[in-house]
Formats: sequence, C-alpha cells, structure tokens
Amino acid sequence: MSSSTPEEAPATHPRLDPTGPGLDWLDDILGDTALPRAQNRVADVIIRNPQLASYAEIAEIAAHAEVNNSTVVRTAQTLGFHGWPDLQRELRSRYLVKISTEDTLVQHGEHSTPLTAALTRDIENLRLTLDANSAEDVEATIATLAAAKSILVVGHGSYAAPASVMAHLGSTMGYPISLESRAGVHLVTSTNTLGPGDVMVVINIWRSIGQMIVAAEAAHRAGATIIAISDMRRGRLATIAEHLLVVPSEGIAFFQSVTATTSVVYGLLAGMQAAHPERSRETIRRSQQLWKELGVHLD
Amino acid sequence: MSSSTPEEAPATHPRLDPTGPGLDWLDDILGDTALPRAQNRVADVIIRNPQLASYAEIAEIAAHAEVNNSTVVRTAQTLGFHGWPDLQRELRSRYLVKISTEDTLVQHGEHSTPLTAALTRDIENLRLTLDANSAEDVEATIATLAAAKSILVVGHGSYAAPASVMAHLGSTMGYPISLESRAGVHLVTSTNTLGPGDVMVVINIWRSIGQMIVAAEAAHRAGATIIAISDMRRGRLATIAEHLLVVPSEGIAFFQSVTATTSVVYGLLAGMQAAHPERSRETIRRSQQLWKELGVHLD
DNA sequence: CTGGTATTGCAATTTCAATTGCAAATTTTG
DNA sequence: CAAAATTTGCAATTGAAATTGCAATACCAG
Repeated sequence: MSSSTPEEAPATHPRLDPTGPGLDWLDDILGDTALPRAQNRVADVIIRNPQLASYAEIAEIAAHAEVNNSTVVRTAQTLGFHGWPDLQRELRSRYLVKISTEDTLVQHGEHSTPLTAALTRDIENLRLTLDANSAEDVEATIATLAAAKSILVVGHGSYAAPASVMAHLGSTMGYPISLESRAGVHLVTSTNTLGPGDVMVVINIWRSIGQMIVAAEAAHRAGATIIAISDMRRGRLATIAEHLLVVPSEGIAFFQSVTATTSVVYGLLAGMQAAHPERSRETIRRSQQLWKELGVHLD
Repeated sequence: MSSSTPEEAPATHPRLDPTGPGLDWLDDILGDTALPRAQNRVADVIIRNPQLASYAEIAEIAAHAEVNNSTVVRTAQTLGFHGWPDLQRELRSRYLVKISTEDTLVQHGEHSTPLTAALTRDIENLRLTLDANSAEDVEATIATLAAAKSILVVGHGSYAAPASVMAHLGSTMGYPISLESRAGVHLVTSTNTLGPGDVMVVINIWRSIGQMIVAAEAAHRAGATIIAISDMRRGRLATIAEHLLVVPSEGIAFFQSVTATTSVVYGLLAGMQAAHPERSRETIRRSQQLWKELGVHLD
C-alpha cells in the first residue's frame, strides 16, 4: 500500500504541515468519519477536483455531486468545519500553496479556448501526479509487474483508454499482458484465469464501478496481486491493492481526465522495459519485421 | 491631466521584476488608463499578489493596499470590468491555471524514476501543444464537429485510446459519433457510410498507417470533411484534411506518447459541449439515470 | 413488515460581501 | 492662492450566497 499519510494529523482540524503532498489531510479526516452516502459523494468531488473546490461556490459543488446545496454545507459541518467557506479556506491554504510556490507564471495566448483550458488543466494534473507518488511505490509496482506470470488490465468507459495503451504496448514488448474493458460475463471469464503469481491492474477513476471492484476482490482472494491506479487513496479498492498509484483526474467539463493516468502508464511501461530489456528488444524487432511484411506503414 | 507622475506611473510597477513573465494583459490595460493614486496602489497589490487577488475578497485587497473597500471596486470599474468579481474571474483564468511548471520539475529532477521521466516528458508535450495550435484552428475545428451530421473517429494501436475517449464521451453528450479502431474490412465498411456533411476524425501519429490514409482519402472523395490530429504538418493526410491539429508525441522509451492527443481531445469535447449545451445536458442526465438503474456504480 | 432513526431536499431565513450615494479631502488649474 | 474638479472614505443599500428549520424520504433494527 501507499506509504504516505503520517499519523500526526488527527480528526480535529489539522492546521499544520502545509507542505504535505496532495489532499491526504482530507483523506485522514474522512478515514475517521463515516459519512452518509450523499455527503460521501460531496467529499469525493472535493478530493477529485481540488482546483474547482478551492474557489467554486456551493451550488457548483452540489451540481457536481448531484446533491442539494444544503448537503454540501452539512458535509463541511460533519467534517468539523463551521461551514463551506471554512472548509474552502482550508482547502485553499493546503492546495494553492502547492501550485504557486512563487509568483512564477507563464503568460500565454490572449484567447482562452477550450483547448488551452484542457491543456493547462492536464499539465496541472501531471504536476500533481509527481507529488502524489513516491519513488518507492513506483519502483515496487514496476517490480511486481516485471515479475508477474501474467497481467490483466481492467478499465471501463473512458478508462479503457489507458488500459488499452498499457496492454497494447506491454504485449508489444513481450509481456504476457491482456486487456479486459468489458463487463459482465467477459469480466468474469478473464478474472477467473487469475491466480497466485498473476497480476491484475485495475484502473478505476471517478466512481467505483461495482463489477470491477467485485472482480478485483475475487482475483485477490484467488491469490492474484492487485495493482490499483485510482484518484482516491481510500475505499474498497485501496484496501485490497498491493500497490496503489494515485492520479489526479480533474477535467474541464463534466468529464474526468485520463491524461495523468495515461502518463503513469507510460512510466510503468518504461520501467517494465528496463526490467527485461532483452525480451523487449527481441519482441519489438519481430513486430517491426511483421509490420513491414504486412505493409502496414506507408513511407 | 498630466503633471506629477502621469504616464509612467501606471506602466511602471516598482517591485515587480521587469524581466519575469507577468500579468502582461493587466499591464496593457494599465498602460492605457492613468489611474489615480489610491487606485494605482490597488493595481500594484493585484499585480504583485496575483494568487491572493485571485481568491481574496475585497476587504483583504483593500487592507493590503491600505485603501477603502470602495476604492477596490472603483479600480476594477475604471479598468473596464463590471466590478471586483468580474476582474477576479479574469485573474483566475489568467493566473491560477497557468502556473509555471518549472519549480516542481526542479524539485523532482534529482532521482528520476521512469514515472518522473514520463510525466516530465508529457508535461513538455502538453506545453508544446499550447504553442502549436492557434485559437482560430481550434475554434474552426470545433465548429465543424458541432455541425457534423455524423462523426467517425479513426485510430489504431495506441492511438485507438484517444479515439475511444472521443467517441465515448462524445456520444455520452449526445453526438452522433462512433469509433473505428479496426482495420481491413471493418474500416472499409465504416468509411463507406460517410458522405457530405459527415466528418471523419483521423488520429494518426508516428508513421502513417497505410489503410487509414487510404480510407481518409476515400472519405474525402465521398464528400466527407476530414479532421486530422497528427504530429506532422505535412504529408498525404495534411493535404486532404480540412482541419489539422498538431500534437507532439515524443515518448520516453520505444513508444510514442498519446498524452497530448488525449488532452487535445478533451479540449475539442469541451468545445463541442459548449456548442450544444442543452443536448449534452439532456443526454448526460439520461445516462446518469440509466447508470443508476443498472447499478453500475457502487458509491 | 413496521416503527423508529437518520439523512436528504426544499424553501425560508440569515448572513455577509459588493456596490453606491454622499460628504470630506485632496489634487489640479487658472 | 483660491475655486473647480476629481478622488477617497464612510455608511447605507442592495444583492446574492450560505445556512437552517421542517417535511419527506430512505434506511435500519426488531
């Protein structure tokens, strides 16, 4: 499991350590407090969209969580704050400190298109990813992957995208790796092939998708090692995961972003290649040969 | 007008590093408007503490400038904004989202795990993407997508990932959009459905994949509009493409990165949503309803 | 299945920040 | 140097956002 979260931050307002990475402090508070369903949704929205939460007003948070305004207020109060502005102040002091150490800023183009919004947001997500994962966690994850007898990557919806990249490039470099982006009976079948020595990589951002969690738990019971890539440190997935990599996923519209996840996948793949360079080299050579013979590429 | 410190006073901000990149746009506005003494103090405070100014409320700014609240409001109005919140919104969009990445990169530069390498590289890719595409190109591309009768997104291999994100989220928000990530007979069939009014989005990075180019040319001849997302400005694809968005794709190992492409896709999607907000809202609502009924999410 | 408890949503209320009218103070100009 | 014009500060007003009381709903235990 992840190696973060020092003990010293109790449930009572931790107004200390503004240097700590990520939103661990909120995770800590949440760990001690059992929130009701709707309020939990609010907390999730805050953790996943810290940028939004640090300046948005209640109505916007409520909309994101699909909850009434008052629930947002009550969530803040349940967590020990006086109200939303109080929680928001804390959020800002924790979060904004990180994103602007000094008044270094880049002036870019005049017009703000959706594209620049998307790019700047994703740059920020990547930067946060740097902070959110320790070198040890990453190395340990890569070691597990490199030693795996077989690897199954699971991701649904948008999150099938990074999953497919991982499976595609992983097998291109000779790893026994496959993708399961479907649910239902397919997921069952794929999961049942796993046992000790096998690894299941669960890419699960945004809300937990029930079937994925259940499948991961089944694989875990069967002896497989679970690697989770998620935007949350807590939850059922985090519990059973041997390794957990945290990726921010805040997007610009109604959807979350998988950009940081994709980049993390590349990091893992590069590590996997370094772990078995000869295997990769050989397989890639053969692939290129085959591409050539099939005339896949033009030039 | 004009006596003691007339035109130079607004343009010169004493403690602001003149070499560093700053709030040029504010400087520009200030250059045109001669502000009275107290209001000038307010402007200085804003320029020196953009982070503070982007979320603080009037009273705090007033305190920093040692000025009455109303002066802050009037400064904003003198600068052409409706009031303080209006100016603050602008500040946020200009400053908060665009923070320099350099300090974090320095912090993590020492011990480079594959993950930091991947993230750093992708941050650079995203920054290059900012420069590589003009606002006009982007807006024109979005307009084309928003007006399309139907949209087919084509991408193979790793590049199927951003393609699937686009198709998935696009249809989530009600667009008639579909994905073709397979070659051969499938590609032929999909391509043949296209005609005038239809749009084909070709995501083609790295080498040109023969079948994709040929398919795009066929669609083009049939009257469909081609949108290309590529890492090259020239070539057969660029020739037939109505719109071309350029994305750097340098990766860290033997593979190319689709991170920037993914981010660009998000930008396009956000623009598409803005173009048909009502359609999106309705479709998303129905999706959420269905998710609920199917019990997809755990929460 | 039923009664009790906890949670949520709605709407009224309260609170607080932003703005503006007006008078005092400052600066500018003849 | 004095009168006009501009700017500023104070205090009242406006407006909007956050909170809370209450009823409906969902959840849970027996």
